[in-house]
Amino acid sequence: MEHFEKSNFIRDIIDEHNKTGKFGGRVHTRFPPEPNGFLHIGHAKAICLSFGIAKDYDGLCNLRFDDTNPVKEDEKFVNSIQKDIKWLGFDWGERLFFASDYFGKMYDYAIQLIKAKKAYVDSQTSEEIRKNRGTVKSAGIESPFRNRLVLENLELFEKMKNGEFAEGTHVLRAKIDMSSPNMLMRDPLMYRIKKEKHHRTGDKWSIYPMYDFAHCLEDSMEGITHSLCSIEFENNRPLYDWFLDNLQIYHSQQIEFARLNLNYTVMSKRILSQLVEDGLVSGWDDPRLPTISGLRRRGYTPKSIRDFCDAIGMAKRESVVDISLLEYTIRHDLNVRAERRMAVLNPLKVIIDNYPENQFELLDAVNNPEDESAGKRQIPFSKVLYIEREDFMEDAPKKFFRLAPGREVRLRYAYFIKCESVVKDENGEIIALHCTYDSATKGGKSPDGRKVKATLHWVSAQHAIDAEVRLYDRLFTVENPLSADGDYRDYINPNSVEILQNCKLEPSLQNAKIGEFYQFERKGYFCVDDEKRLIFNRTVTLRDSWAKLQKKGNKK
RNA sequence: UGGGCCGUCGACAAGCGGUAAGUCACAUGGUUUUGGUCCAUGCAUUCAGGGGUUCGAAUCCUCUCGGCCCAACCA
Repeated sequence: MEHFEKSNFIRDIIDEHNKTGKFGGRVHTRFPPEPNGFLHIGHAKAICLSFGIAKDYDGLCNLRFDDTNPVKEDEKFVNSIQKDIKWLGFDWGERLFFASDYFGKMYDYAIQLIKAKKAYVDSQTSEEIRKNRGTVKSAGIESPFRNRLVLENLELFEKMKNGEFAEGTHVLRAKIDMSSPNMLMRDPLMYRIKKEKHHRTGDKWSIYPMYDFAHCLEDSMEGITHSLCSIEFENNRPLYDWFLDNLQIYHSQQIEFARLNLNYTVMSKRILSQLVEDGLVSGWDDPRLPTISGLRRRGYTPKSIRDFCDAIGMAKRESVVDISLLEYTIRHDLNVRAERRMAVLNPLKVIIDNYPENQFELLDAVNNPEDESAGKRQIPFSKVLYIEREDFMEDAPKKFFRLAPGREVRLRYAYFIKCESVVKDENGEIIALHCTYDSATKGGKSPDGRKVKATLHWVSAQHAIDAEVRLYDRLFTVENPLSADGDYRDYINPNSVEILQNCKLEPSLQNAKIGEFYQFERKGYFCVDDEKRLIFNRTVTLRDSWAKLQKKGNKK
């Protein structure tokens, strides 16, 4: 997957620039999150893009916090964001920046525009400003304050800075064109008064720059060549260019790409935080969420997410990526790296009638068939075992290959066993199976060459350890919960997490460490959750052609 | 007075005037002590639709249709 040719319109543009020498062959990108929430996999796309391009072109990528709105921002987010980017495998070196570090220079640039008669202090109310902006189909009306004298503007702006005015009484606006068909060009706001404590600058500022004014300056001051952002900023580009052109300073090029959408989940920060706040999920790192921290807890690896971002490509058209692609990349990564273990999630007792009481033996098991260097381990076998409940059927259909009365199967790395009888309780519930084993089939080989159709995982009852296993599934029952009828909450998958308390694991799992991942053979990939007790989170199931067959049968 | 962007297989996505890559999904075989992995094969005579230019069009022109974004003192 890592060998395919990356080709997309952004790389085309950069190649062209390198050819014409527009930026002197330099490539310098940036990732500019606002520290107001947790990163999600949509951000991972942007991170892989900007850091990836810098890497591939021998360039640099800055991490810059776009912290221009103290009301929404918080230091805890600047920490989690850095952690997540590092975890994803990217490095910004010494180039950690904050928009707030540029507030002084931005203020000077604003004064420069005022002096050039290209900015003015507007003293309309916010309602007036909104009303006079017009609509998408009709022109706006110029503010009565639009032609204030430079000196007056300078004086008012300074007073705004000094905190002499109440919030909402004045703003600084660029003087562009109130009748522009692009709403953003109708004298956009550059500064607003906010008497709010900033997480980095404290009480120093009473005014804060707006995104459009701030962002292009940040890029310019850092010498960014290609400023990559998502498509909804396309309308902002003329304004981005306007500020830089009118200030006559270094001009980065903004290029927009389509943001990531994934089916069966939501990417909106608003909805995500609603889910968290309403307690519909356990927190920002709930393993069902598409946040980086959620995916990490779920057991997704950085490589699988990077591979995913490579696989989805890069374009401008709006699209919805199938979650199965993400599942593919994590399986693909873990298949090679995860050691195999046997774990019985829903135990059913099996008694081997002809196996000696009080005896056990250790059997060799391969740790990873995809990686010989992972070596082998030994697993205890004894008279009483557990197998998976769903691996036995009393009335088995033809296509069911597993255990059934009178049928023989292989216990992985152990013996062939044959089901002799079924034990039920007073409710008719199956509580145990009596089987016999063939001692000649030790290790799972049959010297007489007879075949069995299934190999089951199992665990020795007296040696097994207990653990909780959490089975996660997609968070929503429909592809796009936000566009479905009614409230998106109605579509939360009631089975998005299933907690199993009574799982029986092979003893080697006793010392599994937080964050480790394993393949539970025939069940899926699991990782050790960050808890005091031993808890395994299911990252993803294995592909399951039997389940697929069953589903098909049910539909008919 | 509206403007900007975008329509290529079920889902992504290459393609840049020379005759539709690749990946996921799906299907069918093979290998297999995981119904896993892996391997093989199949899966767009056609690029939203019409018209035009051309020896030749997904690529150029034109019209039509459809989707998304913009009227926060958010980013």
